[in-house]
Amino acid sequence: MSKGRSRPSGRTTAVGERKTPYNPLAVEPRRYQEWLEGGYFHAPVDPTRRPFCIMMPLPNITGSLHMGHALNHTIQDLLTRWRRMQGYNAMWLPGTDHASIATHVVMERELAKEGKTRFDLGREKFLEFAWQWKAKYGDLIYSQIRRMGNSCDWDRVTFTMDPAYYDAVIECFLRLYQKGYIYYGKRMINWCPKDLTSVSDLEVNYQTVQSHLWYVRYPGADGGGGVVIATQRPETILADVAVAVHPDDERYAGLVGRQVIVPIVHRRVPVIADRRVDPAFGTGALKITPGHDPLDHEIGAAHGLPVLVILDERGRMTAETGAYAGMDRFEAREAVARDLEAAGLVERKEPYATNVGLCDRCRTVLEPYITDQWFCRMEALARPAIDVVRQGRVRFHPERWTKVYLDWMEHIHDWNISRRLWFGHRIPVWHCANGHQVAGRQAPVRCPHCGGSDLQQEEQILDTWFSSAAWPFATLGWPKDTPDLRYFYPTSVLVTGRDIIFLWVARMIMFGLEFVGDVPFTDVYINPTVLNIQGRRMSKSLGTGLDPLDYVEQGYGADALRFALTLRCSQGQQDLRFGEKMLEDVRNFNNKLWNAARFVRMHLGDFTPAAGVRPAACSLFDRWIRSRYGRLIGEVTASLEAFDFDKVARALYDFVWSEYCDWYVELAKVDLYRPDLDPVRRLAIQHTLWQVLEGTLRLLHPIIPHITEEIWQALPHQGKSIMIAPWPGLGDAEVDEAAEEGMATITAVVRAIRSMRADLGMAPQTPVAPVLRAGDRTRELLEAHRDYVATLARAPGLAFAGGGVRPRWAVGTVVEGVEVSIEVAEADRARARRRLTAELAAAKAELDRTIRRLQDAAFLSRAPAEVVEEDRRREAVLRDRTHVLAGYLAALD
RNA sequence: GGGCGCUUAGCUCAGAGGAAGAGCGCCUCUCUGACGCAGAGGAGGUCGGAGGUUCAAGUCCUCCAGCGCCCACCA
Repeated sequence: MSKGRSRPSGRTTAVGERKTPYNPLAVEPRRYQEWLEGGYFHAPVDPTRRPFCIMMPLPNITGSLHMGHALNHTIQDLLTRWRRMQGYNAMWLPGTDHASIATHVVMERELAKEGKTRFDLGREKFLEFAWQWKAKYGDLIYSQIRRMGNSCDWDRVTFTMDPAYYDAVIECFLRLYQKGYIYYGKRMINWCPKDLTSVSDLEVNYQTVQSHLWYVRYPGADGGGGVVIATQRPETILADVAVAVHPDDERYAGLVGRQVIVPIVHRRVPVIADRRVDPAFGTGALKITPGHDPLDHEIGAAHGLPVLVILDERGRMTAETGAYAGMDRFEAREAVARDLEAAGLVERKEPYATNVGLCDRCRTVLEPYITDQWFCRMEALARPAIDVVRQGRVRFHPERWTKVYLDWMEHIHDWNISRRLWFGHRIPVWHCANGHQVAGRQAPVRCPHCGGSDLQQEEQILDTWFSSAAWPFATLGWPKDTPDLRYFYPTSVLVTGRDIIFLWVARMIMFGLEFVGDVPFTDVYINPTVLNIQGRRMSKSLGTGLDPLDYVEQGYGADALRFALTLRCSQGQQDLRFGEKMLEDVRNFNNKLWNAARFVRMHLGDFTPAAGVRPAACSLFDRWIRSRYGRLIGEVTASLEAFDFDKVARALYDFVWSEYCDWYVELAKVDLYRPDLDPVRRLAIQHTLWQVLEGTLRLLHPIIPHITEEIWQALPHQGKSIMIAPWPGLGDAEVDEAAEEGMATITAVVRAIRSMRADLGMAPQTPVAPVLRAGDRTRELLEAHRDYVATLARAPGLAFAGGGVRPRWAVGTVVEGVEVSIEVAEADRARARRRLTAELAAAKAELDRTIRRLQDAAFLSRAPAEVVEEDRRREAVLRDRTHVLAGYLAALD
């Protein structure tokens, strides 16, 4: 709560309403329920209308949603609601992801509390548990999405393990299998010894850790000194099959082709030459362990070396490692190092910073490990997916992500798609006893290759990203040729985070092109990452995670959270720092809007828009605010089209607060509180107040849907809900340059009077008697609007100077060609002098700068004529101002 | 080792070649009949540093520094 002084309680307004701030909690759930009941979220196929479609990036069912989801969903809802109002048949499809490994990790954490693992339950029981989990967290997620006001099509909600979706995923696999893109075999992959599965290269998190480099001597088999190698992983020495050096390394030229002895196991292994060895690293000699290192694996294969394995799937030393059998890999590392030292084979040990790969999900150090794996060839899939982005058929926003995408796609590796997990889409392949594989929807009776009838389905499931790659079309009924698919595909925009451009965006583009023959979406908007106010990543485990719903229920409401996030969602920054202060700002805005609307309603009486408005009855101010509103429509619409969401929010914020409320409403009061107000004038004011507010609500609605609906329903309006009201168009209000110019003069004069009065130490309500002097046309304008200027400036004695009559002492200034002055009492002469002196100094400095420029021949000859002209005008204005200020100052003495 | 982003008022951020902006915070005033979650008026930036291009540079170019992100098999 702010520390503002508390005001007397129980005050009521003229219409008897209690003066309490807008309370979103009383409005939002009720409005959402009405929208649901109105069926506005559902978008059935309708060939007479243009479709607009967004597929929600499916949240994992691992828990509740975080601030990143709140932002991501807000942007999608913003786009959906905007396009719906524009007349598109807008469909936003919600759903959730079974997220195999992520869900496994959280479920197993739960099981671990009872001292159990998934293996204690067994596949079947574990899957039951998974479905219960899904029911619980799926519902939680959907209720959070609803509470934020999101207008998703709930009739189409999809889960990646729904039967139809499951079948579509299997169909994708089978088609790729048919084309020969899928291959199977023993491969070295990233293995998580805790989760007991492979993970793809993209799911490895590299972290720098302090480690050691051991320099270990491998004695020559011939009794010679042999060679010294450097290693961080002494335990893998037991699986060494060679030592490699660079072929051009003269230090070892004599050794290549001879043998050295692997310490501890006393195995004789060859010294080989290979260009992949970096002679500058360590000693230039590399021990080769094909069973436990990717580079060694490659080198070993090239030289036909055997593969030895000394670690099991849990990262423990195997039974064949003698004294080390059963030790954990880290324990074994120390033990082996100790034994090497005892044997006098460690030449030295130095500290070394190295990158270790951690499991993205459980942070366990990953192990390069050889197991039976399924891979998907990517080259043929990637080629068209590169082309469509190059051709602009898929566009990234901000544009810089295009290069990130292309760089990765151009160097794409084959994709390890199998996971040794249970919750997911089981690979539809059967292995026969003779080692053949048969892919299909059902278990084959016998093996087509050998006729064998002993067939077992593959145990592994597909990578969760394999199933989500089909999201844009599997949700629409594919592989069937459905009306939904024909109508909504390709979808319009994908809104997502940069962390899954490779994992998900790239794969959707590849799958879409491969299976449907067209891009899955035409635009990709990469939203910023939400960080906390210190600029740190939000993370539950670090205790820095923020629950968006906490803030909502604390009283800020969903609209405030949506507006706060939108206001800071710019394309310039890749992160968005979120703090509670931002919610206060926007909550205050909502309250301002609410109260402005209350003012309008108070004065609308029995006004109906049908009465129309006569242009002749419109004041300068009516024309001005309509002109500003007209510009606003253009700006907001253009910014939405350009994905500049912060600009959308800011334009609306500034318009409502700084123009509509601060000026138009205040000016309208001058007339509305006039006892003898002409009914025709009243109608014009009512019409303007209503028209601009009603239209602005429509522009605001995509960002803050609940409050705009609440207000809109209380105003004269057409239609059942603001969410299906038309989007304001450029024809709704005309820009009026003359009105804007006139208004600029009036606001400048009002501000000048307020400023001078404040500088003279007069309270805002103290009446003053300013004297204005201006050229004929401006004077005419000001005289015509003197009541308004006088009221806003609290200057009942406003006068116009005819000749050179000036009070004895006065403070004055010139704004917009108008000389404004206020008489000064003797006691205030010092204050007046201070103000005039400061303003004069500033004006003089600026005048000098301008004169200097105008004396610069290069400037005069090279700058565009209008720039020079502008400077000449400025010079004249400044000369006038300094002259006037100096006059007032001199008179004070 | 490459690539990308950021560095503007105490804080969070707009601005992308022609006179430094917003919100919050701070200081003065104000119990005005929409709103104190408010109104009025202020103070406060040599726009990270150094060069350069230009008549003119937060704004374009080069280099440097700090912070952050991504990619890469260096034992």
